[in-house]
Amino acid sequence: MAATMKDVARRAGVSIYTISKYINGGTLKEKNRIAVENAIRELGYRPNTIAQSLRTSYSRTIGVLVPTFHSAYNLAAITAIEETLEKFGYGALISDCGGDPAAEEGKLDFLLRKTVDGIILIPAGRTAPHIAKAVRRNVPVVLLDRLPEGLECDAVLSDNRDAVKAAVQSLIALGHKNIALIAGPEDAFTARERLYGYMEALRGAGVPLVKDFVRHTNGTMEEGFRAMMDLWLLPERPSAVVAAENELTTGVFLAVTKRRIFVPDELSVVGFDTQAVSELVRPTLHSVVQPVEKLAQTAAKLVLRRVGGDLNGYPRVSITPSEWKIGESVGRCLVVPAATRMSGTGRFPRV
Amino acid sequence: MAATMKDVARRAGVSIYTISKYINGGTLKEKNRIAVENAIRELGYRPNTIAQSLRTSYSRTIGVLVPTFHSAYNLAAITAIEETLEKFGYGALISDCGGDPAAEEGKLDFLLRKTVDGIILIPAGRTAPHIAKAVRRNVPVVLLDRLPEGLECDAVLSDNRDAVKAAVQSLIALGHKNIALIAGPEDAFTARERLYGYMEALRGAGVPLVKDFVRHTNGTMEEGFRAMMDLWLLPERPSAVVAAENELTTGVFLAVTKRRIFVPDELSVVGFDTQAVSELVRPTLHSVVQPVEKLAQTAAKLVLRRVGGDLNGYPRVSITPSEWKIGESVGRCLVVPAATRMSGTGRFPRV
DNA sequence: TTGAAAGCGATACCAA
DNA sequence: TTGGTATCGCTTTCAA
Repeated sequence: MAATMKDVARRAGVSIYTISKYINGGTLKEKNRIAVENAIRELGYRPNTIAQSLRTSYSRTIGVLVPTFHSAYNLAAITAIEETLEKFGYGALISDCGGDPAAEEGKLDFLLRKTVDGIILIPAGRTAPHIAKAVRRNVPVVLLDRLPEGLECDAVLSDNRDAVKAAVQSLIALGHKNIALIAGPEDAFTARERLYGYMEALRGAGVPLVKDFVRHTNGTMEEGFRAMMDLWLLPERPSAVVAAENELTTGVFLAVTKRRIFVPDELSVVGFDTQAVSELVRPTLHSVVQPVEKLAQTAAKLVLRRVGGDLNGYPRVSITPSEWKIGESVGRCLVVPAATRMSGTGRFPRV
Repeated sequence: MAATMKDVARRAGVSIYTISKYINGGTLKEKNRIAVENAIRELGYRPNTIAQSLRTSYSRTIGVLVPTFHSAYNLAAITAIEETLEKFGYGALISDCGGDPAAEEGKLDFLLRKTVDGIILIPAGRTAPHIAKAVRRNVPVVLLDRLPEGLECDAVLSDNRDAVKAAVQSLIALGHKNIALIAGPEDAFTARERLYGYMEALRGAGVPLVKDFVRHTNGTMEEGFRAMMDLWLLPERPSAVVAAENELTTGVFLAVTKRRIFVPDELSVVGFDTQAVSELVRPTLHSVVQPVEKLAQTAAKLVLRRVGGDLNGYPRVSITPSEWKIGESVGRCLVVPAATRMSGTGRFPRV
């Protein structure tokens, strides 16, 4: 078995208190320090974190729970969170729940029973009573990216609504009227926010909302592909499309390639969070880029503050503006909408 | 604070032994059982896993450590491992090390000190003394996908070498001679194995190895893209290419699209692990598919067996054959190699 | 500066 | 079937 403090103490000829003190950075008498260091080295001693945690009820570990690993956004968030935590001497326990709120509850429980000191969570569902329960248990919880309804909790969000609103407004300014939105799951906070941004922009410009132009998907590449393929089969095609999620954007790109759609002449494309791909494809992708790293760092620092007992400004909801990756996939509208054609003066026969 | 066993015992009017017994599935006298159940419910009692672990030195948790989350292969593995472990009442602590063996050592340590019962590990480096150390500490370690040099350890691998060998052989059978390989990092076990498979196939068919046709990359989409772009600039172009990793395949696809290369007429493409994309692109991708889920399950079950004390067949190295996703991206070689042209009979003037 | 000892929240043995 | 209690490995108070 592994050596314990007692073994080290015996070997060094001191009491276990002395070992503990050394481990925790206290100063010992020179002679004792040497003896302790030797004993530790010789026995290959390492403190047992479980015992430490039990004693201090403090694990220097933060639980990180995301709906799925199959998302570049979540992965970037995880990486940034880990990095930030590490800087402060904390570790991360990472978990996913397959997008299922029930599984999320189970995993949350698993993490809490591992006595993490706090939790950073990208919530899966529209509501989240189990998160409220955790909050009531006084475990510091910081939500990232999404805010379930009726939950009073620290949260770090980006301005989904405004980002999409701005994207659609700029398309309208370029003369587009037939603007499609390929949206994520209706249950997801971000997807709803983005949908609202889309609707607000249209309403603001007096452009009627065409039901067929809004596609709800589960956010995967496959469904993004399918949605774009379907949009192109509409009797009246969109002249612009906003793919409101990373994977959806890839799906749209694949569909555009397959259908040989000319971008941006036939179709303007605005993507989401397509850092890696956007410069490799031709034309380069115009897209909304959420500053995930920034958000993740904010969340990590906030949860550490809460763990440290600083409840300043609770519940703090921070909203970070999105950025833009300028690309060539967006252009002036060159397509005359069928509606215009049909409402012509009548001087020319309709084809 | 949260309720402890003692609280429950007091409330139920029994000893803590009785509570412990109940928690661990023992049978109590009807009357006591009711009392205990009530007390537990009323206090919202949940056993403290830390204390359990300290006492039993047993956490029902397996550490899972991968080089990076930014890989569909690793993610699929993680998901399958989690699922399998869950079936057996185990949880997973998941971690990545950014492909850095030094960081891997740190994370391994972190996991071990969280007293995981065992570890499933996709090793990052070419050698791994720190893993050997863990093995010597009698912590069950099962390697997945890769086997560092000189490490005696349970491992679950796929037949990288044979898979690529078969791929290249079939390309040769279709008349290809100029076959390029876009390989992963030279340090990676799988990348080396695949390179060997490529070389064996060429040697077996008497096809000379052209140095320019072998591209070493870091395995990212960007480098796959770059490598394919470069290959197409060679004075003598390949007529077929094997992209020996998932992300590399995506990169190749992007390059092929950008350069407007006709697949398979101008270039046959064999990909790797491209489950999701391969059917969406046109032409559909021909690719080697490693049965990740199967491998991951095998690894999970093996580590649980080891945790259970069953050392049967140690060290067990299992090798699972790859599968194929048949696609349209591979065809007969239609390109006459320059070498042949130049060694023509001389009856026609060379252009 | 250091030692002795209590206790964190569980498990499990020995008696009863 | 149940209670009392030693114990897991550590932190930390109280005395020395």
